[in-house]
Order: sequence, then structure tokens, then C-alpha cells
Amino acid sequence: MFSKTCEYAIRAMIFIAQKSKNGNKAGIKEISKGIDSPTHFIAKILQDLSKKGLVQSLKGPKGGFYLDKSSLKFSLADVVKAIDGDKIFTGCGLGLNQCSASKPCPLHFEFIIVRKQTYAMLEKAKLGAFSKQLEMKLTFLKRK
Amino acid sequence: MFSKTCEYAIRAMIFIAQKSKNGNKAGIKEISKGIDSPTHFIAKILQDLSKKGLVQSLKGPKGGFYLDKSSLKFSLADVVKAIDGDKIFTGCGLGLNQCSASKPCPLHFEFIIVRKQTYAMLEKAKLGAFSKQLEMKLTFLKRK
DNA sequence: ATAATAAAAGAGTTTTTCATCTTCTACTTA
DNA sequence: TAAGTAGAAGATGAAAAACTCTTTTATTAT
Repeated sequence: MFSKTCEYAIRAMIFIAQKSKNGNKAGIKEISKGIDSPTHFIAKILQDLSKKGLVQSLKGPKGGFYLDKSSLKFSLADVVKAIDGDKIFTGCGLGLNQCSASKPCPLHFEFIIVRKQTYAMLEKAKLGAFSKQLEMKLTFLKRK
Repeated sequence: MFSKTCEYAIRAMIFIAQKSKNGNKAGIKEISKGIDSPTHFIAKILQDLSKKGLVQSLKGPKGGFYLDKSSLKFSLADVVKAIDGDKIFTGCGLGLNQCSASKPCPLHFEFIIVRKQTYAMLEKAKLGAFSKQLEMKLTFLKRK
């Protein structure tokens, strides 16, 4: 569904969101450990998201990544769009460039329904909304 | 959503289905032209699907790929499963191996809904069901 | 100021996916 | 049964994605 890069991004952002809610910043090592991802790889991804304004960062001791109040309102749909683009939401499911309502591929209208639902689900999922579940250990972010 | 291999496979199978409905076989060149895909690549994919019993083939002059009566009943879900596996239908959307109902990732239950719908859509789409649309040119399979 | 810390940036490697090319084998038809 | 056609199989090449390593730059605390 998503690229691996995007999976890491989502998990990292949820992780950072939780730390931010408690007023803390998360260092890159802490993040990569917390979501069980390659350290340097997730660093790259976060740098990208930082440039795009989805996450904030501060260098130096006591530095790290964090989400300010307005960033906590971003949704997973925003993260996905920033990393994988919106092809998954709007592109043709069969990879046909010319596919459109007036010249539809065999599954065009069926795909639209599924995608709308996918988008709605991700749009509804705000970054700030997961901390309670995480703190109660009702959910998790590590691979193994 | 799907791998490119899988996109080609779906389009090729729909193409072959249409030919088969008229009692014809489709040669590999005809197929690759009909769906605008790399000839040798789609050959590989069809060999794979042939081994798995989703498509039939005959060598020699007047040979080619075709779908027998029971194969025409296969759905796009079967094709996707054969090529990309069922990770897209059952795997965790965030790539977490241990994710399950009892140990769910933050989006586990939301993903299940979307996936069920995706699966239902593809399961409903039988290979033999597209020929009418194709003949009336209400839909198409080529990239450009 | 300086040392320590942590992110930013760039280059480089590995793996996977996508795609091509060539040779071989099976089948059909004349 | 010979010639030609068409799929099967294996080796190879190119591009993209995933992942690693090293150096630089910014910040804070002492």
C-alpha cells in the first residue's frame, strides 16, 4: 500500500507526536529505537518532512524532533502525501496515465470508491490523536 | 497500490479474456501491443500465471494464451494474489509483522475496513466480465 | 570561548523491481 | 516429417528503492 519509507514516516511521526504532547523532543536514536527502523534512513526521511514543514527540529544538546501545536493537527494523509505523493489517492489503479471519468479503465469507478474511503480514513487520523492509546499500551509502533 | 508487474498482469488477463470469449488465442506480441507493455516482460509474467494455472497456453502456429471456461471465472483478486501475494489484503498497513487484533497497530481496525472493501471489489471483478465494455470501447487497457 | 551534542547534507552501497536479449523446446500445419 | 511459429527458460542489464557511512553545521551548557 505505502512505500517502506512512508511506513517509517508514519510511525516516526506518531512517535514524535506522543513525545511532543508531553513537551519533550525526540532524538533520532530514540526515534529509530522506538519504531525499530534504520537510524540513518529515518533521519533522512525526517529531514525531508522537516523541510516540508510537517515536523520541527532543533540542533544541539536537548535538541531533537518535535511537533508544534499546529503540526499536531496534521493527519496521516498529509504525511503520506508528503512522502509518496497523491498517486495513491488519485492515480489509476492499473497504472494507465490517460485514465479518467470520460476515458475510464475497467476498474476506474470502483477504484474511486475505495480510494475515497482510504483518504477519509487517513485524513481523520490526526497525529495528535494516538498518544492515549500508546500510553495505555493499547497499540504499538515496533516491527517485532 | 499494486506492483507494476501486477498492473500488467491484470491488463493482460482482461485482454486475453476478451479474445477467449470470441474463441481466439492471443499471441504474446498481440498482447503486449494491446496493453502497451514490454513484450518480454509480460511474457515472463504470463509464464508465471500459466504455471499457477490461471491462464492456459498452446505453443506453435495458431498457438498463444487463452482462458478456458473455468479460468474465465477467476477474479482480479485471484490475479493479484498470484502476483503480489495477499499482503495487500491481510498485511499490516504500517508494515508491522506482529500487528493483529490482540496487538493492533494504531490503524489496525481502520485498515481492515478499507481492505475488506478492496478485496470485495476485486473479487467481484471476474475476468470474463469486461468484454462487453471493451467491445463497445467504453473502456481501455493501453497506457497512452 | 569551548566542548559536547544532535540534526543536516552529501556521497556511496546494497537490494529489489523492472525490463531486455538470447537460446531452447514444444507444437501445428502443410 | 520438415519448416515455421510461438511459448519457456536463463542470463543479463538498467533503474528505483532501501539502507549506510562520513563530514559539516548549528545549538546549548559549562
